[in-house]
Parts: sequence; C-alpha cells; structure tokens
Amino acid sequence: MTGAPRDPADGDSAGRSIWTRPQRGARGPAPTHSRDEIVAAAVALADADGLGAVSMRAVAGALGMAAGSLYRHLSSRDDLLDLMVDRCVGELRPYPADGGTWLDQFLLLARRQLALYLRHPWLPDAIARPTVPGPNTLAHFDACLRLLQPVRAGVAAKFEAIAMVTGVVSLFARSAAAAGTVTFDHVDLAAYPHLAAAFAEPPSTPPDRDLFERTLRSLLTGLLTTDPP
Amino acid sequence: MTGAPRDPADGDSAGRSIWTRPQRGARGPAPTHSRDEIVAAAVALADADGLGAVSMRAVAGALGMAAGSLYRHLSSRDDLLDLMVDRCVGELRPYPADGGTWLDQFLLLARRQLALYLRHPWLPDAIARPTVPGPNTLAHFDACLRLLQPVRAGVAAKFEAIAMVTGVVSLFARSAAAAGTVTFDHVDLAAYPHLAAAFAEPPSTPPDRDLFERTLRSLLTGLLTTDPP
DNA sequence: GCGAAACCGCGAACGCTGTTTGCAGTTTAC
DNA sequence: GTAAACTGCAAACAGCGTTCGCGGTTTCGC
Repeated sequence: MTGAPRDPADGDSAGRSIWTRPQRGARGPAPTHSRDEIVAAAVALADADGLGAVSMRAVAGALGMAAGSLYRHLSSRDDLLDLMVDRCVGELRPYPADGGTWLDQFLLLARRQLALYLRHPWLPDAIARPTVPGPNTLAHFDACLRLLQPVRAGVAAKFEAIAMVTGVVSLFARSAAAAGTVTFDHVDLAAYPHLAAAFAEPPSTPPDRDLFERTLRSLLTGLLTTDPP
Repeated sequence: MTGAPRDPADGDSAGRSIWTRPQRGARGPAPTHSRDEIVAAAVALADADGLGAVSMRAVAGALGMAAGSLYRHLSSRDDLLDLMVDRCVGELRPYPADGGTWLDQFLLLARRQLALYLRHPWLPDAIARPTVPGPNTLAHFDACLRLLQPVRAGVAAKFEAIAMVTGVVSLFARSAAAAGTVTFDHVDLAAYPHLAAAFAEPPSTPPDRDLFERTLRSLLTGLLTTDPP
C-alpha cells in the first residue's frame, strides 16, 4: 500500500526550493539518473536546438526514461531551467584574481560572460525569466562585488551596475546570434526617407571592432565613478 | 462546393507577410471583426495578464468567436504578436520635432519608449523574439535616424546605437517590473562573503534618481561621438 | 529476519496549447 | 443566376507540462 508520503519534489510548503531539496531520498532504491545527468542532457538539447527543444518528454527521452519520472527529481520545468542556468554560469569559474584596474578585471569577466552566452545562445532567454539564484549565480555575484570593492559607491549602485552589465552582455550576445536574421527586403521604404537614405549609402565601415569593450567601459564609468557614495 | 482557393492567411509562397496581406477578400461576406479589433483585444489581454494570457482561444473568446476563426485574419500566433508590437510602437507618435541637441532629443524619445514599456510590460519580451518590422516600427527607426542626422558616424554605428538604446530601455523596464521580485531570503550567505557584507551594510541611498538618463547619455556619447565616420 | 514505510520508474491520463480541416452559409463578380 | 470566393464554426490532431496510481525495490526499526 502506498500512502501519501512526503514527496521530495514538493515545494514543501516552507519554500523548499530546488537548491535546498535533497537529490534523493534516504529510503528507496538509488535513482537511475542523477540530477546532474538530467541537467546536462537538457543543456545539450538546448545548445543543439534552442530552449524550445527542452521539453520534459525530450529530456526524458534523451536519457531513456519516461517524462513523468523527471518529477522525481524536479518539481517543474522552471526548476530544470534554473538548474540549467546555474550549471552554465558555473562555467565562469575561476573568477579573475586580483591584479589590474577594477575596470579591466570587470571587463575581463564580462568578456567571459559574453563567450558563455555565445556558447549557450539560449542562456539570455533563460536568465530573463524570473529565476531563483543558485550557488554558481551567487558565487558570480560575489565575485563581481569583490572586483568592485575598490569602487566608492553604494551597494545599491553596485547591484544596479552588475545587473546592467549582465543585461548589456545579453544584448550583445542576442545581436550577435541574430546577425543577418533581420532583413528589410521587400519593404517599401518610400515612406521612410531616412531609412531609405541609410540603405542607399555605401556600406560604411563596420562600426568598431571593440564596440563591446567601449560600450561597457563607458557604461561602468558612467554608473559607478561619478556617483557619490 | 469548395475547392482550394487562395487562402489569404497563407504565407503566399512569395513571402507575403502580415504587413502586405489584405485585411479581407473581395468576394465573401464582411468579417465580423476587423484585424485591429483582434489586435486590440490581444493587447488588452497582455496588458492585464501578460503574454502568456494571449492564447488564440482567449483572444477569440474575448471577441466572442471561435479560436480557429482567427486564422482567417492571421496565419499564426507569431503574426498576432508582431501586430501587437507594431500597434504599441505606434503609441510613440508623434516623434520629437527638431529643437535642442540631438542627444536631448534622443533621450526624450528614449524616455517615451521607457514609459511605453512600462505601460505594456510584455513588450520587451515580444520584441526580443525575432520579428518582422511593421510600419510603426519602421517609422520609429526612421525617426531615430532623423534625430541622429547631425551625428558624424557611419550608418552601421547608428543602427548599433539605436538597437543598443532599445535594448537598454528594455533592461530598465524589466528591472522596474521585477523590482522587489528577486529575493535572497532563505539563502545561506556564509559561502559568499562579499554578498553577505553587502547585505550587512545599512541600506545605502538609492543609487540615483536619474540613472536612466545618465546611463543612456554615457552610452550614446561613448558609441557615437568618438567614432570616426 | 521481517514487516512497514519510503522511494523509484512507468504508463496512462488531464487540461491546455497552436493549428488544420471539412462543412455550411453569405456575399460578390460575371 | 450561377459559380467562385470568402467567412465562421465545430471538431479534431499533435504536442506540451503536469498528476496520479500502480508494481517493484531499498532501507529503517525492531
């Protein structure tokens, strides 16, 4: 007979999130697949065909298990996405050690972040969702705060700056992924004189090789250096 | 008898998009609902309960029609979202007339954009999707290019700047909408010394009242003024 | 050692989604 | 006046996230 025992996948009423939930119970048989295996399979699926390809049935199928079985390890697909995000954010380790300007260090981390988002093009979308920060995300935040230690600004301003940098990196990653996607073909530009003029111009020089660095540099100095503590 | 006539909702093989498709045929009875009515109902739904509430059945239900009937006017839900975006972008009109620095003018437009995104919190998400630009979006682009006319920079750089501003405005809108949502409660901060120190500090002064303007100003000057043509 | 409790994986279901399709009924063109 | 074209509807389809009850397996307490 099976009663109504504690389901480890439950929210547990006290707000037990995926980060504090034990990976397996202490009583039953060992799970045939670990949580890490599941998350890794999901990340592989997302890397290959985007976030939309990460369906419970697809993830389960990739591991040779039934869709419903996933709910022994996770309580929802959102949980899975949170785990995927945190797993990939972990790839940012190790964080830059001290040495150099705080700005240079921060830009180095931002570059690594951009590379990460290009490696996992679905990450910006997954992060845009309301997310419960996991250990790796917290560690990343912590590292950012450490780099910003020499900056004389309030914590609120620092948090804003960190969030803004993450957002701008996402923008760069998205625009890089969407390069060549947007097309103005088959559009009658007669009603848009400035657009027409812009397209009539000879293709100007590509804006800048280091647009990324210049953008973030001006952004960070603007946000943090002129702000009184 | 009903053969296989040209379905106006078809992509039409020649890439006939939603923007070039006629609103109604020339032969049958008049549609009981116009395309604008449908889009308006969808926008109302999204404003009230988010993009997720914009299902074909919900939109159709709000207008007292069947779900399938929507496909007489649109060829997909993506089409509907494109129409919604362009409809709301139309609220940016009229665009700032000449008078003042180009930067001031551009910031004024950006402010209106931010207000728009706060009025329709789903807009950033709908815009993040790959989208076919509609007439209002094109007009907005055109207006941006007009404002940037006095700037000596290549068109590519201007396009980058416009996209970046739109993106940053989206970031501000999102962070404003998510204010108070993110919580670090019930998290063991022992392993994250800098995070712990940050929360231990007395709540510092709110970073800045005009963070928005300062950010965009430093961003735009960084992107456009130091760039050789 | 043994019973009971807890846990795992499975398969079938539920309600929801976007979309397609045949079927009237209505309007217009020729 | 007939035929073509169009509209709307109801039903269906595949896929989605999620739930539930079921045997089989492992571990705890005695």
